[in-house]
This record gives sequence, structure tokens and C-alpha cells, in this order.
Amino acid sequence: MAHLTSSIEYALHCLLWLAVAEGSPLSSRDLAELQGISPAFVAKIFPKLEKAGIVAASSGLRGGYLLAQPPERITVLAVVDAIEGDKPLFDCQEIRERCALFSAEPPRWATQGVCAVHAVMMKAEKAMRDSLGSETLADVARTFGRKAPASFDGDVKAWLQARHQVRGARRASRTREGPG
Amino acid sequence: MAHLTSSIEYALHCLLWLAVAEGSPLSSRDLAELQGISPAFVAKIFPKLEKAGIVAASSGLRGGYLLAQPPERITVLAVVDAIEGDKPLFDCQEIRERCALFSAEPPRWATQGVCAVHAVMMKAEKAMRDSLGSETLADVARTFGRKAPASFDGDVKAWLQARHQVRGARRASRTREGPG
DNA sequence: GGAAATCTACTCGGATACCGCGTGTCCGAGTTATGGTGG
DNA sequence: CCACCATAACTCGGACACGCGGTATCCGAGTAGATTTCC
Repeated sequence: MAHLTSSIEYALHCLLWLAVAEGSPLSSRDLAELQGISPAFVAKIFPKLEKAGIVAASSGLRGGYLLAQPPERITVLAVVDAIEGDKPLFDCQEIRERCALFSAEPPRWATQGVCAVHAVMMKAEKAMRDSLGSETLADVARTFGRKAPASFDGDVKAWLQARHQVRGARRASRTREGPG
Repeated sequence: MAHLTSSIEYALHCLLWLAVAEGSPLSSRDLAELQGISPAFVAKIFPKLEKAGIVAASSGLRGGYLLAQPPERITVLAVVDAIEGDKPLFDCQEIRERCALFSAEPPRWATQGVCAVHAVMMKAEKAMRDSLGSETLADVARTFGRKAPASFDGDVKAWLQARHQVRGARRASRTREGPG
């Protein structure tokens, strides 16, 4: 992975909503409007989550995204890797090879094994990945759920249901009202 | 800090050379040519290390940089923070506040405390910082020293000494040779 | 009244601009050893 | 022979462009449901 970007933040927040709306699919537009963020941006990052097997997409009217796994099995690390493509946090430029003391070509003892600086960075990256891998979506949702009042869950489901009912009914009301 | 950039990699490699050249100051040019990297870039990042109290600068001919502390007291984390300015690895955008269910203003329970996603990221960042903080420049140098043959240290000091002798002697040789 | 065809709005998905940060470079101010000069 | 002075190259330090990756946006292909029409 590269580093902890906004895309990852958006993805995690969206996934939390999918966990709340257990069962009923939410479209990228739903997720965006629910959180007051850019719909286009949400639509851009979700295909990555789908390819990683974190969410499942369904097309057409009343389609949307569903968690492809139970929240207990989705680690934050998996989400990060899905978005960032598990690029390394540090890319060693092999400075050790270019030492002026190695006139023509660097000796074998210098290029053997892993660069000492690189090793430190990899160790740090592993510590970070381990931390992210130990937290699941369910853990984060629990933290969130502890703060929200009991009524909030109902409010959310009501909002989603209302939105589902509105879907596809616009044409009907428009023809009823008529253009003139 | 932001993330583990090339500047940090350069800085660490340069500091390793300063540790090897214990006592005699090395200029940014020395460090650059010794490693085959851009002198201008080295010159750009070293003032940050000086402000952080990691190196001490001396001006004028035969000036240069010196470690301001023993290598055992310089952690990799200190170097990272010196270069990056200890910017957070993740900046929370407080998405939770923009929820559409909070019509006018978000309720207090939603904005209270730390965002659950943010908390996970901070924990991961702390794990990384702890790892970087546990490694000192001396540790890295030891790893490097284990690989290099005993003769290498002498070669390095000879190279540096030769370079010091050359310094300031160019004008002399130039006037001696003369333009005509 | 029931079933098929049509039609619309909505969905995902990828290809396309904008912007900020990091990378890389350059030039100016200040300092110290050198070389020459005068006593 | 010694002390002083001007010189010049070297040093640090900050200010200036370039390029890439991430952010944000748009538009096209495909699909499921609702409406309409016909038997």
C-alpha cells in the first residue's frame, strides 16, 4: 500500500453503512447522499472493493452493493490493500549500489540481502499492517454503535426504506403531474 | 509524518556516512558524490535535520555536517519527523458530521470523541511510529557494518582524507599551471 | 383480466481533467583557508 | 621573518520549476422494474 488516503476513509465509512443496512443493497448514490460526499468519487472506488471480493454488486433498478463477507471477516487491512493495490509503503532506491568507492560495479557483499534502511522500513510497515489487520469492520462498527443511541438504527432503516420507495416512482409522479 | 519518502531514505543513508566518518565534517557535496546522488537534493534536506538537532552545521571551507548526537540516541523516527514535520499519516475529514440524517447540525453523540475510523488509523500509525522509534542509527549502522569487510572502513577514511586534501588546493594548482 | 413488449430511470464501470505535494534544480549570502604584500 | 589584507573557492540556506499520484468529475453500456398495450 502507499499510505492512508481519503479514498480509504471514504471506503471504510461506506462499508460501515453497508454493515448497518444488512441485507438491502445500497447504491453508490445512496451511500454518497447519505454521507454528504461526492457520488462520483464513491462510484470510482467501489469497483476496486468489488474486485477484491469485499462487496458484491447488483445491477439495475434497486441494485447496489452488498457486503460479500460478514463484517467480522473484513479487516481494515483488506480494504486498504483493495484500494491501494498493496503497493509498498517504501520503495528502496538501492542507493548502496551507487557508492563512489565502488568504481565500476558494486561488490557482492554490498548488494547482498536487504538494504539496512529498507529493512527498518519493512519492519515498520509490517507493524502497521499487523495493526490494521487486527481490526475488522465489525470492531469499528461496534465502536460506532456504542456511541449512537438505540433509536438511530431505526432512523437509518427508515431513511433507506423511504429512499427505496422513492426509487422508480419518479416517472409515475412526473407523468401524473404532467408537463402542462 | 506523511509517509516514508525518498527524502527520508537519502537522509538516513547520509547520516550513516556521517556516523562512519566520526569526527570529520562532511559537506552536502561530499555526501552526494560519495553516494552518487543529487547534491542539490541533499543540500535541500539537511537544513531540516539541523533544525531538528540531529546534525550540526559548520560553514566555510572544510565545513560540513556533523552528527549532533551519538548514533545510539538518534532514532529513525526522529529523522522521519525531522524531514516530514511530524504530519499525521491520516487526516480525518470528519465525514460523520455530514450525515444526511442530521438535518441541520450533527448531534453531540456523533461528534463526541474520536471518529472510529480515525482511531483505527491512529493505532496503526502509533504501531509504525513505535517500530521506527525503537531503531536507532547505531542499530542500522551495525547491520551495515556486519556486511562490509574490515578493510572498507579504512577505504572510506582514505577517500574522505584525500577529498579533504583536495579542498582548497585547486586554486593553487590552477595558478601554478597558469592559463598561459 | 392476464401476459408480453416497450420504455424509462436507475445501476455499475471505466476513461478523462484538475490539483497538491514531493522531487529535483538553481542561485544568493556568509565564512574560512589560502596567497600575496608590506613592514 | 612575521603580521596583515584581499582574494577566491567552498560552505550552508532558502526560493524557484517539473512531474507524478491522488482527487474529483463526467459519460457510456447494461439491467430490473413499472407502464402500456394487446388478446
